[in-house]
Amino acid sequence: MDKHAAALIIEEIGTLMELQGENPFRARAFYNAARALEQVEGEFDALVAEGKLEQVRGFGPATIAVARELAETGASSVHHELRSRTPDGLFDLLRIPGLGAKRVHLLHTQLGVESLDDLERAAEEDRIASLPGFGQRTQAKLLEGIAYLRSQMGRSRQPEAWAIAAALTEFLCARAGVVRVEIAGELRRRLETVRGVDVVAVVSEQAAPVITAFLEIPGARGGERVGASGARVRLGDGIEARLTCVPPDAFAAALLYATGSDAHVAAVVARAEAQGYRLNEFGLWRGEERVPVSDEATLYRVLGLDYIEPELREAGFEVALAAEGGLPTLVALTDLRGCFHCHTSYSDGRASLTEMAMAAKARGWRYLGIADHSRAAAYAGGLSVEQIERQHAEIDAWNAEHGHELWLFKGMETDILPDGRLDYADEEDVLGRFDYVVGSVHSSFSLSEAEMTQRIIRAMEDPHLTLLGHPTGRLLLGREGYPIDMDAVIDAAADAGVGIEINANPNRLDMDWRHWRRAKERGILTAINPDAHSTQGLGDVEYGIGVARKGWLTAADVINTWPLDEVRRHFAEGRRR
DNA sequence: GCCGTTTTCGGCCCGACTGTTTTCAGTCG
Repeated sequence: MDKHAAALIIEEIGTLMELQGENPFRARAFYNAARALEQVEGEFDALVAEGKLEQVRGFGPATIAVARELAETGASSVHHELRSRTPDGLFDLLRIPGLGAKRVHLLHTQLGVESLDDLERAAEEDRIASLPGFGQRTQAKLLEGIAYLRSQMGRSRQPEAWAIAAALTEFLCARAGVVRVEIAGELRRRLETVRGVDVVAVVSEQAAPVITAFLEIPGARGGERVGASGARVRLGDGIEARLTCVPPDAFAAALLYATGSDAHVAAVVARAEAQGYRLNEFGLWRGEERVPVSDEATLYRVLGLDYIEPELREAGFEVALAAEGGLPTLVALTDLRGCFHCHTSYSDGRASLTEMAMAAKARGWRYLGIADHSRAAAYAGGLSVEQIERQHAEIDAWNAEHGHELWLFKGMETDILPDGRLDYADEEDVLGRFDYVVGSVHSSFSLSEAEMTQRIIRAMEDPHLTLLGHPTGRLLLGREGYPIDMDAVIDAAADAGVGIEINANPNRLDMDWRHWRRAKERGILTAINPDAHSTQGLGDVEYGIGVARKGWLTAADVINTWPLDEVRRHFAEGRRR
């Protein structure tokens, strides 16, 4: 069994225990074991077979028994038994802000609530407010949370969607007659969350056998045909996958249509008409004759347009700009030379400073900014002044020995306190010891929009602040960001010369791409920051690249594409601000 | 359930906030 899959099951045992109202510390033991498993080196089956788990901190007799059963049979009877007496709907309830396992358990046992629908009914019938620990305000907030979850239903975050897309591509490429498979739709446009995965397959002969195979892909359910050449199924956690099969000469038009957006396609169709062509999802036509276009780039070129990257295909006005050669050269993953927001085991990161540095070097990066939590973030092991000094000594030692290969910057993710001061700000010259400072909000989310905006603007007045971290605090599919006047924040950042990060964690993708064109016009710089808590987490920069590209950003707009010397100069100038 | 001992039970990341309470449980980051 795959280590990650095993860890997920062990973790779910913990969640199920909590939902069943068991001792929360017992549940935590399973969470700890799952986390320990993710960190330990080696293949899962070998770890179990060689008895190596016995030495792993966090594993004891009960968790080892589960691991052994998973390795031998691929399933866990403990997990199965808990799962069978826990309604699936309770997992959805956990996603509502303000509801944890205790309260879900109470709602379940006291009111028989087993799903979002049940909860909504109970709240509307005013049955929740009278439960111990609940009240009118909580009841109203739950209804808000349900409405938000409903609005996000059927959507998936990028990692899950890309995993499905990769598996689908591999599966389809192996079918006879399939010559090419491309991901399309919202995923190709790199939207922060997507409603399903769209795939276009070029088939050399009959589409029917490919569609039949698609409908019978392992794990598929609820499959149905769409017209003569398409089908949809549900895969994984219920994410919808849609397939369109086309002959080679229809590929370019079909991919354009399947990629969208509707507004973009409409603008391209209008452009085609203006140029004396007719465009539909089966091809490009002049009169009754098909115009041969082998791929999208050719299709755009025939219409007198520069190639329009999928990320730019949203509102439709990009088509007019493409006609004038007015599109930017978008930043790409290969442009990155480092990043400025990652955590180490000094605070809540899983990897040591050295491990993070080596991982950055292995990615071919030239520098890495370490930004652990500040003291106010006590839950995350925020650093005391003594720990900062120790970390800085370690960074100096690394740079002395390895700085010519990978330079480490001394950074900090400093809490923006409720009144807008930066953590450590009233202590003599603590913030001045860093090369740069990322300021983030981690507490007091329920301020009003005016207060929150003021809080952040005040933080930007502190000359130590280099970058604003995840500016809305949103968690995709989980929690809306706190209310904030982003236009005012952008203006204040521009005035203060503070950059705004693109937090590349796929749960955040914050600041949102929709704000970046305006921010760029105001001259605001960004850094694509993975907010990594592990060595693998550094790879999340890929999702941030998607945001930057959707925001029309070029490499020049993104500080972590700059050469080391330029970054140093930029930080030094910030210091003198 | 696991850990770590002042070695066999008591504590478990920790402080703030919120909405309940009328002194605190639950949630969150």
